[in-house]
Amino acid sequence: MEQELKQHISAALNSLYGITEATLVVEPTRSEFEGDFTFVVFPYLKQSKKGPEQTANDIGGYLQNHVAQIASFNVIKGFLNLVINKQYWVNFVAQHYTNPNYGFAPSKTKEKVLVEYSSPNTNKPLHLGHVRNNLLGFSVANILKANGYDVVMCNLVNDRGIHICKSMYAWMQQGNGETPESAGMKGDHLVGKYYVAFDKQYKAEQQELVAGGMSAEEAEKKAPSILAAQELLRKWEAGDTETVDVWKMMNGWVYSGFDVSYKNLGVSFDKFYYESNTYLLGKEIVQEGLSKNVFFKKDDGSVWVDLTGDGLDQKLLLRGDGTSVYITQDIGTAELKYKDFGAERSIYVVGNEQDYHFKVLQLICEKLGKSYAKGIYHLSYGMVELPHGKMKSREGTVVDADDLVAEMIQAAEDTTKALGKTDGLGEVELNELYQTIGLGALKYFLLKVDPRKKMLFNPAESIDFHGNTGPFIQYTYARIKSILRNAGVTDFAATTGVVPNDLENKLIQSLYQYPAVVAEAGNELSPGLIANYVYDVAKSFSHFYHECPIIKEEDACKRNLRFQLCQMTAHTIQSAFSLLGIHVPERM
RNA sequence: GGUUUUGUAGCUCAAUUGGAUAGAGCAUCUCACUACGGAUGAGAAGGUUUGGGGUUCGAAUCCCUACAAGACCA
Repeated sequence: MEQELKQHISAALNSLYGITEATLVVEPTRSEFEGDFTFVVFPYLKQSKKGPEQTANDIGGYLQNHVAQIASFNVIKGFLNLVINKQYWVNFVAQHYTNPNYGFAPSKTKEKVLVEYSSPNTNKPLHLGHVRNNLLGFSVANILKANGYDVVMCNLVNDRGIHICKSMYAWMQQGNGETPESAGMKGDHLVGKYYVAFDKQYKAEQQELVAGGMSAEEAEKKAPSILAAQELLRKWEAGDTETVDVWKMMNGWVYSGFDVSYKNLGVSFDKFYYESNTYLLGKEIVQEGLSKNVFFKKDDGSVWVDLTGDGLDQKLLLRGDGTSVYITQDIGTAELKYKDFGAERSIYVVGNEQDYHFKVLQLICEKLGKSYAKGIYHLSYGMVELPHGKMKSREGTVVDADDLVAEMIQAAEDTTKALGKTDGLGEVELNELYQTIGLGALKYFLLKVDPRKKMLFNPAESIDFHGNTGPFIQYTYARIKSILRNAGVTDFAATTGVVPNDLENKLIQSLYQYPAVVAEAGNELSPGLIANYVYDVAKSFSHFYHECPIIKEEDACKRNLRFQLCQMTAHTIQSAFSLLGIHVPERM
């Protein structure tokens, strides 16, 4: 409808004032005014040579004469509010209320997009920050799919480096052969335990050395355990069998732990990459760049790229001893991904602490003449903060992902039991329901915030189930399903001659926005837009539902319109929530 | 120190990308139904959009500046 209106407004401007303007803005009318769409005429006053009211009235008059769907218009200052024929909206609902793909773009382009997310280190379990990352990545991938893209979800596991060697060293020293089975612990938590143990010992050694007269800086470098971990890393790079075996075993524990966490969160991947497989390729590419003089070598043998011309500084690519750094691996991974999938666009869901890193990565790929360089996009999200600031493992303020999910599910169970509306559901169904609600609350809470912004999570206050929350929207869905069950009718197609009332109209307007919101969320890569939108739909429905009888409505055609609205609202909630990775319950 | 991001009600977040009287939820205080599901709805109160300048018909949004917080780079 907006497109048609724009064409006619464009014609009106041309016909009335001789204006040729390509980019018009038509927006939904704000709810406190009468009308469906609003056109702002202020920008055209100079050319129309008339006041705002007069100009708006001229255009409104023209439109009313030329566009059949326009029932009337009103003008407030420079705002032209257009009222669309009610029949148009009734037809709109009738056309779409059974359409399962309403809101989604057809898979037109076959344009491939890679979404890399999660990308954990293998030395400790997932925490709240990873949860935001995982939910964001999964949701963005779904939103892109809904916009017709061919999406590949991948996970780059940082499985090599000093961090895992720290856990390995501590386990070799103190572990006595402990395994996840013998400890009765998830593998990722067990490895995390040794990472903490390493840090504790390392700190103690440093203190001792400092007490013995060494400087803090030197102690940090010379403590026995850090030297041992570095030795392990060298052995690993050299392919030492014993070291590699421990590495494989401990990473294996971590992966089986991650699998459970991912399953609990409901996220998945099409392809895993491992840095242990890509860092060598990265080194090769750096050599290649060196031979092309894109990079340069310093006297100590280290390889650098000069980015001073791009407003950055010089950046290390390979150390003097030939070992790789973070960016070396990322260069390799980017190349490998492109070889595997040939996607021109690659989205990295990574925290905003890496902004600088990704600028550098993109510039390097450009300088190497890689075609995929311009398609590298860092979806930079803000940190999740606790009331006392950032999470710090040393201070024990890390919110563990598995614990968090379990607590949410428990809270959902407690609340559900207190309300006592689930008679007749079996144990399996109940457990599924608690999971649906608990995860719904958590996911909605984390996804409704604009990804770019940092956000605050207060464990003490926990996550609410009232108001602007996942469970409120799930509740709206469950109510609708209940109504449709109770109604017992399957055919409610006939809505001839019905004129929607204000509340119905508002709900219809809200539903009408869905395709535009999906498209915008795809452009902006922002699940938050979907979340805030679907809350608006649920609120419009609740308002409508509170005032308008549905099953009890006596006029069959009016009743049918309301059934259609129920159906379409339920579907839209279910659809929008699926983009957020949230399930909806039939009862709750 | 350099670069960069952010700053909106007591708290957590919005604001259709420069549009109308800056909106929601939580918390506080009222009110509504023997119900098609109260995990609800209606209302009150709460704002100099960090401060100060500028740009224009119009600014939370763009520019400058000060302050504050975070991140990254030595």
